[in-house]
Amino acid sequence: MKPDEIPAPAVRRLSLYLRQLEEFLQQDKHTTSSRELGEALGFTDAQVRKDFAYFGQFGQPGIGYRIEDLVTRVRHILGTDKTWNVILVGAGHLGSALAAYRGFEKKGFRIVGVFDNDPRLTGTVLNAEGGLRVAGMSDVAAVVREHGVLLAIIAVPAAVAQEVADFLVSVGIMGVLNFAPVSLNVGREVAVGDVDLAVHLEQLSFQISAAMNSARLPG
Amino acid sequence: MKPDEIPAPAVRRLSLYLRQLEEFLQQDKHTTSSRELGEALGFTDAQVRKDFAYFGQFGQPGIGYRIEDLVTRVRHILGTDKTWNVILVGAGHLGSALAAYRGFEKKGFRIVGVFDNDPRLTGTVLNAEGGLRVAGMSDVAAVVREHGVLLAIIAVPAAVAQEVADFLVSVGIMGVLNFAPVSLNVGREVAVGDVDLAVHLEQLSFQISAAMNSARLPG
DNA sequence: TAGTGTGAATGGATTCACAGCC
DNA sequence: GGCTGTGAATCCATTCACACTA
Repeated sequence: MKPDEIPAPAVRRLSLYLRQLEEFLQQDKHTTSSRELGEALGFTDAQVRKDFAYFGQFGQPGIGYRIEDLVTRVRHILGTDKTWNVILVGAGHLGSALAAYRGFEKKGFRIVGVFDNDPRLTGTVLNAEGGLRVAGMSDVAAVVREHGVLLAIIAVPAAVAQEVADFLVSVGIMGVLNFAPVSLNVGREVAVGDVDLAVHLEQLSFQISAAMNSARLPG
Repeated sequence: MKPDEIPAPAVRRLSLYLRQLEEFLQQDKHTTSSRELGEALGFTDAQVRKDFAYFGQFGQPGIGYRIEDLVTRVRHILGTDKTWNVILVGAGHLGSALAAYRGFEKKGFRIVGVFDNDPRLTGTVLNAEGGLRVAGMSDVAAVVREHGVLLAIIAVPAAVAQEVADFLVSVGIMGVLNFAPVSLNVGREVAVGDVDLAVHLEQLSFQISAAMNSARLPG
């Protein structure tokens, strides 16, 4: 099955399966079933099997799935069996936090550059171990070329996010994870993921309001 | 229409509509159409109209939508016409960044407490203006009661996230925004939103890999 | 003319149910 | 008995198309 025919929801769950399988491994589990994996994540067993079926045969009837194999294959599908070099634009509070986050590496992502145009931030060292020194935007193109960077994280104010995105695309970035609360316009060939904290809180606000209303009203 | 019958995707888009409408207002626009709003966000006009239709009549045929009215009504639907008090658990890199983020307030969320059990962090002042001093977990219950807090942000290591979530639910929290890379198990009555940075990057990784493969292969 | 609101039609995704395998 | 893989059936969401309104 061609990758662009696979339902986006299935790809999102694939990441969650991988995370859960890695946790199983840490618990010294080496085999699992669609039911067990689904239950851990809140999905049905049929959903789990169908999702894997998009990519081929993974399990053994009567037995289940061998977790090591499955992890390997899912990483390959997601493309994280190789390490991706990533740049981070914006070294404010959020950018610094992301630069310091120690969880990317083992997932296959390495931050190889942090950039900001604020002269109060350039030159700062953000991540003592990783040795990340904040550089100006003028250095972006060189770093992207040197490290073959295809992925960028945008953690700049909303007002300049589009401009930053345009620039990144112009130097060859193919995927952007955007933390600015704006909807970016980029070409069809560039992948964009959005994380808007306020949007997430609003979803919770809606759900809680709804729950409170239906509790107050006759069922 | 009852809130729990409304498609989750529609509610997610509602947040994006609101964000875009607020931007229109800043640009001194006071009227818009389903086509214009949809184009700004990458949705069809029919989608936009259908989404609003779940909640009643909003626009005027032949004219479009009056943005001020629409903003007011969408905020009411999302429940953010009132301010929500929020607590933040975990004052590490990410927690500090979230505490410092100045975007929540105008969206209707106010962080009224930051908690962490690391003695190196308790007592620290995170947000000079807001005057947020990190407290120990033992103070959570009091703050929740005092401020009528229903929403919490979890920014703690994965290993303790479930434990923290259980505790928060036990003191009355109804919604959790979880930044830890684990799937939380909570009762049906508690709303959970997840933000996993690695998961988002993996989605981009998959898309870029797919694009590169189809470019290499015969179309 | 420009644009909403909405039933009907389409298109996707999830769940069901079972044949086949360990 | 337990479990996968998968066509068929169901369910849900999006898009279409148009009656209606300003």
